[in-house]
Amino acid sequence: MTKKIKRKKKEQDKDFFDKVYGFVELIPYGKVTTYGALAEASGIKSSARTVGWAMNAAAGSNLPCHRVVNRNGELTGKLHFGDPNLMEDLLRSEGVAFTKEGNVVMSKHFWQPTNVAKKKLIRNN
DNA sequence: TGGATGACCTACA
DNA sequence: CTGTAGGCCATCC
Repeated sequence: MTKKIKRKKKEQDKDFFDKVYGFVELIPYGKVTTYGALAEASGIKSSARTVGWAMNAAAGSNLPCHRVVNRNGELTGKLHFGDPNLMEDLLRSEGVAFTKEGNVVMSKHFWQPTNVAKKKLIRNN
């Protein structure tokens, strides 16, 4: 994220990026969330992709981007951290459990930004 | 204005 | 499990 284009919309004065960043900052220590959850929390549940975009823009920021994984618990964005092992390393240092495949154990560390009851629950494990 | 890209998700074969 | 296909939305060119 370098420059934000000027928006004429009053409500959209802030990009939804800011919302995503806000939620990312709220992710507790040792917890992780998913792009889809952040997307829904930001109001674009249908597009988890754009959340990934926000993360890409937030790369190098103070935001704990390493706590954001995909629905499967895979560290799909590890390659964007400079070092492929950095993301996993950070999570491990926070006490996050990993599977032998190198994925986060969502059932233990999944954190949901929204308290809204979801019909879709984690089917993992 | 429209195509291309992306740290995604779901469904299906 | 891998590959293909569609969709979703923001951004860049």
